[in-house]
Amino acid sequence: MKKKITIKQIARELDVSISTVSKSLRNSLDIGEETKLKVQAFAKFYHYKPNNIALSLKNRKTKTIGIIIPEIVHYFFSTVINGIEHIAKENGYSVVICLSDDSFDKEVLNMELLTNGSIDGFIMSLSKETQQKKDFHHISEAMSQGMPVVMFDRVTEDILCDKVIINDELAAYEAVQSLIDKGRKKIALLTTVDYVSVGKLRTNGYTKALFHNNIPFDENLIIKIENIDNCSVKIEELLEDKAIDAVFAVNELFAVTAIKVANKSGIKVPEDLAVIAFTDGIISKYSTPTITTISQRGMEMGKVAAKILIERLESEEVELEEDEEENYKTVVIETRLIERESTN
Amino acid sequence: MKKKITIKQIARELDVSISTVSKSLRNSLDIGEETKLKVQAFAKFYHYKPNNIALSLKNRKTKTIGIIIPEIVHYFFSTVINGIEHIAKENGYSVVICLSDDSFDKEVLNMELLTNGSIDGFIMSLSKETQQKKDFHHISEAMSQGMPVVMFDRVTEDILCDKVIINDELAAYEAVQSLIDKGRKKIALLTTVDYVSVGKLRTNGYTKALFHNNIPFDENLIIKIENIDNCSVKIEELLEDKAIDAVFAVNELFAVTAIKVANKSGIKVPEDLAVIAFTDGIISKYSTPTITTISQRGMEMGKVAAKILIERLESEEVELEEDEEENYKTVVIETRLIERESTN
DNA sequence: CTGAAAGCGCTTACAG
DNA sequence: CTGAAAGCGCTTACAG
Repeated sequence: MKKKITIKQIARELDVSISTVSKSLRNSLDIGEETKLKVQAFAKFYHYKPNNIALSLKNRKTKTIGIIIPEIVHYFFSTVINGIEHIAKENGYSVVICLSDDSFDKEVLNMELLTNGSIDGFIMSLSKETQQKKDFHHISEAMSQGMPVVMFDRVTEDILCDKVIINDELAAYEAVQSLIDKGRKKIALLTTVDYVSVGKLRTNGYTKALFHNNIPFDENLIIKIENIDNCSVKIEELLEDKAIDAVFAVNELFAVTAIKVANKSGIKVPEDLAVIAFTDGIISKYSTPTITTISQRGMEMGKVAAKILIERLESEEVELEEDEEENYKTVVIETRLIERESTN
Repeated sequence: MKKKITIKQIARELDVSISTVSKSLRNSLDIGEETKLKVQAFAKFYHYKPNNIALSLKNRKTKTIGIIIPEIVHYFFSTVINGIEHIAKENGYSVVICLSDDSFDKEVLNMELLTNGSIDGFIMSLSKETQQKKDFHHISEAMSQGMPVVMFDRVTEDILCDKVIINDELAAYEAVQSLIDKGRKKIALLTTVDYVSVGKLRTNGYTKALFHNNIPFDENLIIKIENIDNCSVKIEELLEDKAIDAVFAVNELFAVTAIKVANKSGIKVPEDLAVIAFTDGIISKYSTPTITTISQRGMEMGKVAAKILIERLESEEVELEEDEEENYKTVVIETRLIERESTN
């Protein structure tokens, strides 16, 4: 187990100074050609690679992006990570990932952990608990220490920073409108509890679409699901109302559950019941029938978030102390309605 | 944007030496109680946190685990990451994730990138291309530089290191046996191309199960799928043979596709056709009918892999140069057959 | 009880 | 053209 070779060792072996080695390896102009070649050959032979940690210390930047998300076993989030990772790598950045498990405490812990110099900036999506508590001190604290933060999807207005989102309300509106356009009259809503920002927004979109189409709003058509496990009972009860001819679900899990419940109850999808869902995940593609979805374009969100963060990191070097108005931006990713079998 | 405070600054402010500050913060015994309290209070007030990069340099370890996997938008892999992340965090480690996109070159690049001192050890699953090329020099090179490597799932015998796997062959055998036990006679196999190690092993298990049950092996019942996109045609052709009464798929995507094709062709699952698949992913749970699967227990694999790596990292400090026999271990995770609707 | 010094692995002004 | 020195932020023997 030969440990990694260092500049120091090369210097000793070759009987030159450390500076000379360093400069030779960086191909500095002021080192003699001969020396340079000698050093480079030696370094190559011993597979010398500069120690990244030392470089980070020296440069005061790590070329690493910290990602904090609620969970990773989740199609949307892994899609976002995928996007981030690819843009990061393209620009010479690495990504370290921390999971909050939708817990406020873990989110705080993770942020504190990474704000110790390990990363140059954050890309994050808030945990449910954080959204519920509305406590964002950990984020403003990180930012006040000069850590840029880019939030995506589950964001908050209480923090001024770059954000990448979709227009949840509008997309929901359009989805519901598309159901109405297809002649559906009584549209149920399967949504999350209110404190989940995106759930709330999607609910708003639903409500507005009904309103603008003069469809009476009926609270009994709305189910707010706290956790997925015991939701089928509630959905079953809901679907006992046979006049319901469409369901709008804020995520595909709710949608596929609804379809399964419908199947069991002898309700045909899409004939008797149209189903449309948020999140273009893998389930929608393989469900029977396949599910019409609003694509959140996680990959794209990740890419944009990474680009914004990296741009900020690279430009920071220039502006330095010039902390005038910060001009944060919020990028809204266009969603797409992907028509499949569950609507017609 | 006040930058992070350092020990040096604290020392200057408090008019003590850097060493005194450092020791006070680490609560060293040989600092006077008064000084200690003063320093600690000051540090707390300014949210002092030691710079992790500096610590890494000093300690020559980063407390970071590098993960290299083929892709992240994949239920199994994200499950493994989940397991790794949780054990890592428990032990004070972070994880950085690199994606090989199933490309050999990217895998090599990523390994080289991380072997520059950024991490203490690897947990990885081989890319398809690497398995095809059988070129593992990047791995042995990393190891020769003292980087412990733990491989999981897609491993190779050509590298001696710790491994976490399931018994793919046995699990496949048992799955096929379970089909036979249920009276299925003509069992088709949907598998990957041979160079994917796990695909190969599962194919072996299938073959053996047939053999031990005196069922004639029929090459025409086997489809080797290179990529998922155009496989339904092939599956459709296969299922024209109505005598086929069961399908064993090496992953759930193949299985769900088979079910969809069967549906279209008027073949009933499970009545006419039983379907069983490897990988207990999310699709199997929500497919109609739900799919009987062999659970690969990714979370567990990740946890075990992380434990092995961390154990090795922490013990290395002790043994040091004592490079006798390395005693690597291969842990075999028990799989589970999860019976659902697609078999009966 | 406190501090100067060396060192982790590197870079880069500055002398010479 | 080459090298000594300072420094990134920290720790830790070693003096005193």
